[in-house]
Amino acid sequence: MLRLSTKGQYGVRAMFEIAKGYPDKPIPIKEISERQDVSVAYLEQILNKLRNRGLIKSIKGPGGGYVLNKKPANISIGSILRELEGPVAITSCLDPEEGCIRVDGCVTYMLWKSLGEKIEGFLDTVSLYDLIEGTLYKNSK
Amino acid sequence: MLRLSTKGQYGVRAMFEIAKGYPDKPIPIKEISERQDVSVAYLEQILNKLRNRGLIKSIKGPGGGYVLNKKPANISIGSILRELEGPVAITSCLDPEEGCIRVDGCVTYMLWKSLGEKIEGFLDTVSLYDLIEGTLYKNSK
DNA sequence: GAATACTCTACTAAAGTTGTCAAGTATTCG
DNA sequence: CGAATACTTGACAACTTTAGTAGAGTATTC
Ligand code: FES
Ligand code: FES
Repeated sequence: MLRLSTKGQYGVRAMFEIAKGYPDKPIPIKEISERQDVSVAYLEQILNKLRNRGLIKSIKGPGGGYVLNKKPANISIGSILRELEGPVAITSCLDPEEGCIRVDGCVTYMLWKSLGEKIEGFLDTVSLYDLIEGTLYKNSK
Repeated sequence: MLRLSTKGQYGVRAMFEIAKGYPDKPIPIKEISERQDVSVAYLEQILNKLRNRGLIKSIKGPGGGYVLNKKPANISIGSILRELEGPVAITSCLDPEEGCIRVDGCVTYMLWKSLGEKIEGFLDTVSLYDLIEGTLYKNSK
């Protein structure tokens, strides 16, 4: 249960590769593709979205590629996933675009809301920098 | 992102109704259907699974219905969802039935693993009793 | 034996996921 | 200039999952 789509997963892994080139080495899409085993065509979709949302910028021509718009420590995993897949919404009732009519009498509303907040809280504390440094292995984050 | 299926949601809400009858008042499926706005036919599928997994038992005939097999405080939301939807598996790599070949070099493995553990940890500390008492509103659980 | 209530399997329409493909634009460098 | 590199965009399709419906059957009570 609670599966994350491949788009989100690949997005994080692609951002990790781009982060390694920060701040002055643009990473071409082909290199990301090879290092992370994801097709170039699929990555194009993902990186396009991330670029339109302002997380990365692109440089065309030979020597070009993608570069982060902020430093790795300031880009959280949560922010990447939100751009690609929208906010965490355990149920449609918690989705800002959907909402719920029977929320008043519903015993589970608070349950899913709390869970969602726990998840976002976690994803927002982990950054690309943590991924590069392997912080997750070392402390209790 | 990270949507829970309706099966899981309805399952928890159905268990909540059954819990209210614990320990000696069987709740018929029709009553659950009315109180939670879920069709009888769909609930049948869900309750059947929960019965086969041993969370509830059923009593046939007039006056019959469903009864919890354990007291509400001993049934966690996590245990309900696991029976209906399998264990939390943010990515296929974390799914016991799938697994991953490139886990060794993968920077995100620990990330998804940690997130999954956080989620299960939360879901396992909240019980049907908490839902009935509204504990979620009161403390920091 | 009629009414109540659970049991089980099959099936399907809609939605979402996971990509591929093709044609185009911009930049660099010799 | 012109060739190579690299990003841009939109369409599209196979596949899987979800969210239910339907219907025929079994068990129990009174
Ligand atoms: S049904 Fe919408 S909050 Fe529970
Ligand atoms: S690809 Fe399987 S763990 Fe990252």
